[in-house]
Amino acid sequence: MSQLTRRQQEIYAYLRDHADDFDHPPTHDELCRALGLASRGSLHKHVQALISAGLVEPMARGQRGIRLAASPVEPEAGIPFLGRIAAGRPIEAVPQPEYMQVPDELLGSKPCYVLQVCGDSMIEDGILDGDRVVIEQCDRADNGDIVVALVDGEAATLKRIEQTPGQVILHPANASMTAQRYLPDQVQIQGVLKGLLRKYP
Amino acid sequence: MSQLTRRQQEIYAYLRDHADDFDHPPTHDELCRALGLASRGSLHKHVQALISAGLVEPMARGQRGIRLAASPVEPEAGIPFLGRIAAGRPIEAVPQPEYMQVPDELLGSKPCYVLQVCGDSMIEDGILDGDRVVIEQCDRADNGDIVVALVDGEAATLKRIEQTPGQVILHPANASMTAQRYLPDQVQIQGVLKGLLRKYP
DNA sequence: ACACAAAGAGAACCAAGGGAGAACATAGCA
DNA sequence: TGCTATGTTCTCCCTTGGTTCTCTTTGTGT
Repeated sequence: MSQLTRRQQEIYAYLRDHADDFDHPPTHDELCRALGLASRGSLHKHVQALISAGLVEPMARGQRGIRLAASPVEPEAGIPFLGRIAAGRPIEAVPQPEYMQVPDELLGSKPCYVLQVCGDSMIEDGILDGDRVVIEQCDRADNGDIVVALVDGEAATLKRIEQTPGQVILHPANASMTAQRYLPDQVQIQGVLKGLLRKYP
Repeated sequence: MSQLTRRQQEIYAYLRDHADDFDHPPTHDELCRALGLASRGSLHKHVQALISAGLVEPMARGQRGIRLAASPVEPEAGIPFLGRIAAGRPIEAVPQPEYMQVPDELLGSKPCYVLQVCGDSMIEDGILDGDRVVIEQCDRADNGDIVVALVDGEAATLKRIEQTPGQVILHPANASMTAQRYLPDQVQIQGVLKGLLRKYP
């Protein structure tokens, strides 16, 4: 898991320990006063770091107040197995996530989850039907990364990404399929591939 | 590695014994104060010596705080990583096995070990150069299993096996290679493939 | 006495952490 | 429609911490 800086740890500890002192989730201003900060902007930077570490709930549109993430990541619990991903269908979620033990080396610095691959669209990159992939939550990627991308808000797919100013191309690794081109607005990156696990019978 | 000087041993002992006193890894300045030093530069020299002795984690880019090198995973907690296997060469053993954390699901019922694959001979089965494979120790296999086979007592290779009464065929999964045929006596099975781990950068 | 290694002080440099504050965006409200 | 509270983004700046020097002191072996 990513290393929090000292200040970030202090702020998280404060939120955790004083959650009950507030009858509503504290705003940036209130937190600033409590922590002795004079600038909302400074606090905001730290809160963003806590969000990307998965310790604080991301701000929903129009949401007020900073609240802790419902289920802080338990190191001992492992990585959540969320469901299956097939090219072009929404992620098929398992009703209640199981937690898997995954080698640390396969994890990124941000929170991660595991999906099971369904289909052969990445077979030429050695990703087979039934493999489990470790995905690091992330909303941007470098060209050439393999990503979980949500297209038009509903169809999730695992593909190699190529981003140009005008369009986003999702490349399968399967000669019988063709690359898909979209407008940047249509494609939302949900994570990048960090590791792969395969079980042989 | 070179012998530690007396002061270096003292500093290492201090780090080891007081690791729990700090909620963050101590900085050079903090350590200086704790050790009665007035200069970061002096301490830095000692810490560098400890790093090159492998007792302290090397500083990653931008990392802050001095932390002890992670103690290797205890044998009972992981699977030994024994070395690299390339088609047709003996297994290249690492001098001293590291132990890796491997998901239980990838293990068999018998003792297992991990090898790193070297080469593309199984690429069409989705086993790429650099992948790590989990091998269950075993001296026999079913036809179609992928096995670690020792040929003529020296050349180890990872291939799909086909056993007939008169001969043993080792099939690569690479169109540019051909299957190898041997007498049953020439081939000794050293384990069967149970799992695969791949790390993406 | 001399050479040498270990150890420390301190200065200088650079990158990352952290904070201040302005400016902007958006929601809720009078 | 403005006003206020709040979240967001930005730039500027200072501080902190790791690194690299040089110089000095001290202890030890020949």
